[in-house]
Amino acid sequence: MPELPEVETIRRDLTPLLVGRRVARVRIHAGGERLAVTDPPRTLERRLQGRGVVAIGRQGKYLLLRLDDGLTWVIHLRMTGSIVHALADAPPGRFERARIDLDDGATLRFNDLRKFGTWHLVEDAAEAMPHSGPDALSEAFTPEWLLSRLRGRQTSVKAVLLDQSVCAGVGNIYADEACWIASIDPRTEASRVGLTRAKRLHAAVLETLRASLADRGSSFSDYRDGLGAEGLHHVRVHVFRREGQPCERCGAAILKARVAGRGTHFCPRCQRK
DNA sequence: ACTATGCCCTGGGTGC
DNA sequence: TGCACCCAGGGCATAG
Repeated sequence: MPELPEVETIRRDLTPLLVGRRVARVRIHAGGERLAVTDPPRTLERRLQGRGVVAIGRQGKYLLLRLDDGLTWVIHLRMTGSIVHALADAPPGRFERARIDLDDGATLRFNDLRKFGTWHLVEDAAEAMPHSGPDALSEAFTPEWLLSRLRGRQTSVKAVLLDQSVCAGVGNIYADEACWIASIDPRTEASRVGLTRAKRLHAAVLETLRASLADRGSSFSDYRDGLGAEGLHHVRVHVFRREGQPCERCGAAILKARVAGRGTHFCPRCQRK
């Protein structure tokens, strides 16, 4: 599940390998057609051919490839996608859905077991991510902003954290981790969180994202960085997929429940409502 | 306007 | 061993 730290790691890996390079050819394989959102696959391949990559940006979980014709190639990996830089003769993986040949002879392989990943080619990146709010690591994501989005909501704190219009880039792993760091029960009704706890939750979101980024992300299943390697952070999480194991803070067994439609992990003793 | 649910997709795990 | 079933979940559409 590539979330903010994973997508940012990929962005940093690919930037020196891609910026200044040109796309020689793109092939979307049979079975991978759903990737192409803004155009039919053959059209998208043709529109990308010959384009130079000027910069790589990121907004939440979206990767933004700025092209030399002013367009942006917006890539979302969803749950099982990866983009791996590889030699031209490297054999395709079982789940390779598309291949990008670069003008220096290297390639990018787009792998995606579940085929949920998307490519948009747009004038303005916002067209491809109309519901995205401030990136969780941007200056626009403040305790006051978070409080304003918690206030008056009848839903859970977990649901608010997963809302990409609130803090873009946070997904299921880091929502659970942030709640544990802040000692807040993820089932807590959002409107019950005041300024004190909103500040704590805000700091916890930054803390978990930065810690994972320092470890090049978490590889619970399919995540790979821009060179095909796993992240290191999944062994350092506090609660995610640790049900039944003792809480590092109080020793109680970590519980798993369904919150906001997602598997949610928390300590029933020291995370308070 | 807000909230909840189902859909997309496929491999891996579980239970019989 | 084999098979049916369920689960994982980001973002969106739809229903209530």
